Amino acid sequence: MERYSPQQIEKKWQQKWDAGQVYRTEMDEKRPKYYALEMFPYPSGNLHMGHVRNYSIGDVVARYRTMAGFNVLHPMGFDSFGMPAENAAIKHGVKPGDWTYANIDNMIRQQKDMGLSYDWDRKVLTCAPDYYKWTQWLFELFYKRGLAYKKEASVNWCDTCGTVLANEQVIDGKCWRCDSEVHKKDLSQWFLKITDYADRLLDDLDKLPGWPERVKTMQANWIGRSEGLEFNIEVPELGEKLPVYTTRPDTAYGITFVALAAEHPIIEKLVKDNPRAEEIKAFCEKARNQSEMERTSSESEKEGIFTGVYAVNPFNGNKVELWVTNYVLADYGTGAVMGVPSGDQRDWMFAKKYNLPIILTCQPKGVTLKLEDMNHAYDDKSGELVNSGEFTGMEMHAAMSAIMDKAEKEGFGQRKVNYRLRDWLISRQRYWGAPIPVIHCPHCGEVLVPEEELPVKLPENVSFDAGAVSPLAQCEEFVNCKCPQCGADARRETDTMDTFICSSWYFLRYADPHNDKLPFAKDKVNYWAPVDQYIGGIEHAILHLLYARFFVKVLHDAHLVDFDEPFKNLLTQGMVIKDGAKMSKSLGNVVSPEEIIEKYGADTARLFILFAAPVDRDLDWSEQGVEGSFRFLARVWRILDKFEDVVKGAPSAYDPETLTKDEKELRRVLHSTIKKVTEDVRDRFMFNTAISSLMELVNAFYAFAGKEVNPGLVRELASALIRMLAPFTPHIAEELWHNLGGEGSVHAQQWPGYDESALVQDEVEIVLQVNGKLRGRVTVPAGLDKEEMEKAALALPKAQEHTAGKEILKVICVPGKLVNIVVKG
RNA sequence: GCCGGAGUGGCGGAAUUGGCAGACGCAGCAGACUCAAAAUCUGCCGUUGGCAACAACGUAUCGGUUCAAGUCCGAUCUUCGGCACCA
Repeated sequence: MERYSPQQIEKKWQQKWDAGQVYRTEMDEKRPKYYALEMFPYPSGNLHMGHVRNYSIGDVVARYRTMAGFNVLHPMGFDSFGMPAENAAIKHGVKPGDWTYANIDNMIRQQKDMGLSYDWDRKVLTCAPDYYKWTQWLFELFYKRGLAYKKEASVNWCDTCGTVLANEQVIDGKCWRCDSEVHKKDLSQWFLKITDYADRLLDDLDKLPGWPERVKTMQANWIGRSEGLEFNIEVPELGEKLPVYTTRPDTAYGITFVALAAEHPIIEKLVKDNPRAEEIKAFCEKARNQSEMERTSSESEKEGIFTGVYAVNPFNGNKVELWVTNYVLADYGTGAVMGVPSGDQRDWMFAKKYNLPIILTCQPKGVTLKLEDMNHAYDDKSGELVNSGEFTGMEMHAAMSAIMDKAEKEGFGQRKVNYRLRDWLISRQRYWGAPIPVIHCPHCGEVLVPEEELPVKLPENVSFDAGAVSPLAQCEEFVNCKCPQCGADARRETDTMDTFICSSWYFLRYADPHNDKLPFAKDKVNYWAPVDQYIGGIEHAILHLLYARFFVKVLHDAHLVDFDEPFKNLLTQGMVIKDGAKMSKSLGNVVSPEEIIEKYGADTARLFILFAAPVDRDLDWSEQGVEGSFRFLARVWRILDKFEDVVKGAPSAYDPETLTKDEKELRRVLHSTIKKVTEDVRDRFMFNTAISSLMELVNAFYAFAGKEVNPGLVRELASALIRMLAPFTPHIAEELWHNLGGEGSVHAQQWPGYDESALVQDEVEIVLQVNGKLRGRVTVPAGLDKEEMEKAALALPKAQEHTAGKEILKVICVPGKLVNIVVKG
């Protein structure tokens, strides 16, 4: 053999695998299925190291499962609608589609260079008409089920992107994509009713033991369920009942004012015949114009204006002032809040600023609080009630439910659950997305495009030089159409769908990617899905992963799929960083996968990225570390080269009983390595330690270099080593497999099993401790009982030395591990 | 503020159920090979003291439980991420 030269072997095998369609997958009811999936990329044009890491992990999982006997689905596609294609069109005058498809071609080439085991026949492109046809079909399904609606709302608008955004896409008041400030705009927009599924999306997180805790916590926080009481406060002057929501009904006797959001509809009524009307209107105007950042920061100053109108606390009949404020949110709860300064810090600050009265309703048990000594609200969730009528003296939790009972019994309130989660705004005023399949008819109103007319295709000749208006809205031949119901001249909806819709169901399409009758056939989707192992970045913890769960639940309810969670197990990989920072063009610390593969080969790139850190932690890129990984592969190559003739001439079986002591030990290392690698890959996703134990095995093998070894053992070792390397470094494994006379592809081989009896050691080293401190070691026959162990340990000179003249209190024996002598004095 | 991670040599990291802290790799040092270098192979490699045997110390800090703690408990600090005027 020549020396290890990846450039010569990798291309060769990639072509053979491609030609032999090695990774084609078909349904097979006889074998257990396994669906391994990496989050599909946006076709930016080039793979970055984050992709390389993602796909390397996924490829190990898929290849390991294949070897372990599963029928594995391992597909790849592209999330290929979205802004960058349109920006390229505006900037360089290329068509978004041309730009996108060219990028996809390049990225597929790079993915093939990595030697990934995808079934390319199942490739899914969300921008292809035969895909977005079904995205539109699913929109219509949602619409028919009452889960898609258009409404006028105050929405998030990004000027730079020229479109609205979902709440999930606003990060710290800024656009998730371009980082520019987001502001509110009143527009008529399409929403999906994800709030209908809030409870199930929250509760079913418990059905996902295979998800990282932090992702589940993030989703739970985002959904933000809270339980409380909604009750009516009378406003006698207006003859109105004003509903308010609280999670602290136990403090209801401490209401000293009522606060309204500046957008609250009752304000219109309030300002009629109100001497302060102009002032109030001006205040509301000012509050509404505050940026999202200012309004939602807990630091910003709480301001308000008294309306001159009073409200009545239904619990005790107290007459309290009604204020308009800048700190009550219009779209949470009822947009009106009871003000209890003694029990809520915000209300406290507000009351102090405007000199509103404060009534104490709760204090710690056995303590008497005095308002004049307090400098903040008492908002601990424990204590006893005071000044609370019939509830005075009651423990607060008991009081909470008693007070809610009272409100329900007397009919002015009821228990209520509220969510932080809002409906999903899916309209985008952009061109490069799936058109929303709706026609607006002057007579019939909103009409769905008939199913047989789908897809509503994107027109080709549109202009992108426009300002704020969507390119689709300017395309007359797209906009003008006939009403499918009455035939009248009508206008087509020009909004496209959020690309997160396209990615909310792509993993189901892989099960049946060429279906032209349905998004997917039921038997196929139920055979392959749900995804057994999903792998991707933590940045999708809320966005994509929440939306996809929502979609699957709706599809479940529509009887299109039998399962109601899309991803059984989730693995969130860490970032690839360099010099302590995320790789970015502006920092100039980007390492190009293409260059690394060219220089060291794909196997080295994959091995390093899997070895350098546990999968869920950030990984520091190190060129020297890459060198080390390359060295390891070259080392494997050389040792197998040395033993090539031995392996080829070896019998297929041998009797382990005939091995020498050293050979037996080598066999034990081999089998314990198989056990360790199997468990690390299958159960723990600890690829770094799996690889380190393969390195140890190779080190142990090197101790026999140049020596006479049982050929059967060498053959066993070489075969298992190559098969264990196959998921990590598929090319070198395939080459070595063939060099040593292996039949067929190494990737079609069975994963090596281990022999429990080979793991048993004749002798074990046990540790001697005195008072827990390590004092010596002794090698003893395996399987000694406690007394024998104790005897062997006590006989050691070290034991004598450290216990001399001291009283032995007791001796602890851990079989096969250690003896601890406890002494006094 | 609330919620969730993380903190171990010069560096990346290991220690899976409370049982030898630092596996494996990188960097470093030394030896072999070589005219020489590279490559390769072999050995050393937490800190302090000691020629050494060895001893003391050591997993962010302080305290606790235990024969035994990186691991469990309590408090604190640092750091990363999420949510945050959600009533």
